[in-house]
Amino acid sequence: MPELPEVETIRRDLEKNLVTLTITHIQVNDPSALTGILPDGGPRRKCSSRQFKKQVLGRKVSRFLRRGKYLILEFTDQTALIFHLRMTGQLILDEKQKTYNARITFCFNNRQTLSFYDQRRFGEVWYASNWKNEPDLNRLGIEPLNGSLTPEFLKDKFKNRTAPVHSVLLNQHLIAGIGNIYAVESLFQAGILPFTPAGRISLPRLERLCTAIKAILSKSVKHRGYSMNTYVDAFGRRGGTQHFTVAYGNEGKPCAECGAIFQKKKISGRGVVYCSQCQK
DNA sequence: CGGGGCTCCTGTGCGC
DNA sequence: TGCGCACAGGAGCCCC
Repeated sequence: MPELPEVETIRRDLEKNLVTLTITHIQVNDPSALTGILPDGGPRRKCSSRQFKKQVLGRKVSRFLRRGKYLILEFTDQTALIFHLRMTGQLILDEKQKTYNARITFCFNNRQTLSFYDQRRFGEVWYASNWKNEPDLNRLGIEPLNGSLTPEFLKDKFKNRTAPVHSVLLNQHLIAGIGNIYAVESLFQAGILPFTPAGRISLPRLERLCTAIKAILSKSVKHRGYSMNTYVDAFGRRGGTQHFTVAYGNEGKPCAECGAIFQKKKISGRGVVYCSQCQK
């Protein structure tokens, strides 16, 4: 579900509502959502409900941050909860009307609740004693909206890569936060065929790609995210991005630019929509 | 190392 | 109506 604009929308909603509050109770309905880090920094493994509660109860929220598609709920002692929503995760305040159970619900000292719903159960949350040292976060590439995304950066990172540019845009270790929807839209807007080997794209075309990525992500943040399927914001409301995307989800329909029919093909297992007239 | 396939899950929509 | 399969916003892991 959530890519950068969706996660950023949730972050903003939660920051406005939960900063300064203290976690007073935690209901764990699905312990498989809980992961943790081994003391030696080894790979994350499952964490027990008992240990998770012991680590988190009583802590006071200082900030909400986002890095790529990760959401960081920072406490006043610099420890943190780190969420990844994967495909269908939702974080919703004071939700009482869901048709399926929350995996985890956090209760705060003003009686507000934050529930983690996740139909496909790919999402996860873990406690970090120092989030700035989290390997998963430190491995991430640049933030596309903070000024570091430039044509020269792409030229350097794409150098010698033979994989389709669509796959490379999804690599979170290069640019953090782009998912299938925004990769499809950016490549359409930039006029680049998604199959093009990343290393063979000229600098002027990378410039168009940069501009497109930034424009689309910013516009989507402004419209509070893409809500075709399960995505909703922290209040359970749908976003509006789906009303202006022009390629994603439009396979079989005519391209508004040239009238050709949008095609759809698999690239590394992902469904990629493109216009064979507008994208070269 | 880079790239592609498989895997973790559940729900929906389609063709037969 | 029912069944089986393909597919859905992600990303770590494994093998070549």
